[in-house]
Amino acid sequence: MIGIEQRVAIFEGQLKQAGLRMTQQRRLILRILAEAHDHPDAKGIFTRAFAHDPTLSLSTVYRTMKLLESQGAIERHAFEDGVSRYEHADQQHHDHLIDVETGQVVEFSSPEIEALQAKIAAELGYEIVRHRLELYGRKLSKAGRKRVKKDV
Amino acid sequence: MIGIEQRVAIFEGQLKQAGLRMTQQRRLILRILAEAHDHPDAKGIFTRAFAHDPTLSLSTVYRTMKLLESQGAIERHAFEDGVSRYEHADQQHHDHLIDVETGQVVEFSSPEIEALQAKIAAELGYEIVRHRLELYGRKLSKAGRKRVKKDV
DNA sequence: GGCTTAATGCAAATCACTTGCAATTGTTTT
DNA sequence: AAAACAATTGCAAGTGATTTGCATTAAGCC
Ligand SMILES: [Mn+2]
Ligand SMILES: [Mn+2]
Ligand SMILES: [Zn+2]
Ligand SMILES: [Zn+2]
Repeated sequence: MIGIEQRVAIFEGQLKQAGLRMTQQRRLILRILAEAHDHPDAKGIFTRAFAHDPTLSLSTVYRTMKLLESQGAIERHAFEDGVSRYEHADQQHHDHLIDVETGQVVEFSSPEIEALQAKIAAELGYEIVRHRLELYGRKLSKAGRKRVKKDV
Repeated sequence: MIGIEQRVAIFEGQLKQAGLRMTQQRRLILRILAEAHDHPDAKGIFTRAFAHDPTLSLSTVYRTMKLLESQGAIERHAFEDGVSRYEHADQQHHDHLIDVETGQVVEFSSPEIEALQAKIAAELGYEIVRHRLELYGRKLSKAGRKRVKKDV
């Protein structure tokens, strides 16, 4: 988890190398994303950014997200509702559990599952390029929680 | 894997119970689906059905898919490209591996992964309602295959 | 064969996302 | 610092999948 100024600087370097430009809009969106600790969609990012720059347009957000993704600066996820949600890519790989009641997104990572996936793919004669794992769940009650612990 | 006439009969019963009707279109789409051994999208189903009944409309396909899904007769999947694909629900639960080169969909099921998912969810205080697991992979060459086996 | 109302076909509407284009702005060049 | 030049933006229009309003058709029931 590096600082936001550093992230902007790194990205500016990547841009320059590709003959692209660091614009006010890109800087702003990058900052919004660095400050976000959830998984906002384009409209959500637009709303937050618009508060700082009311001349910003939604298309620019979309174009910027595509650029950031192609540069590996962010990750895009499309959960059940199909809309793309984004998060910065400076964290270790993880998957998501979505609370079906509240929509809350919980992150988790499991080396066992990752290994198992690779093994399954290999048995089918494939190597994994990427994957998508989403759990949709409901919070356990205290009672339910206890029951689970006993079972384990 | 039951016969298609039986499936139609079962579905007709479910409909009647809900005050709904068994129409020619529904019968046809149900048959197409029973005969399909892939994961067609609405347009694909429409094309196949249209060959049997050129008065059928795409909206009816969409409406029927929604109905079939709500009755638990089919399952809907939205892989990376976002379009909904369907398959009949009379098979055991399984997940999918999509060949990134050809788009081919390979089915697999792993009790270990299912168990691991449940365990992870429980540790987070959740019970799984449903989940989505998709592996996107590339076919291993013979050499790659051998290497994998050596590693294991 | 009528009656009631669910279902259909068609066209128009949604919704997230993309794109063409003229105006703007970042970066380089004089 | 101003000109030059292409990348970027805002806006409006376009996409593509899916949904929906509505007049018309056709199941299920007498
Ligand atoms: Mn995340
Ligand atoms: Mn399948
Ligand atoms: Zn993972
Ligand atoms: Zn599964």
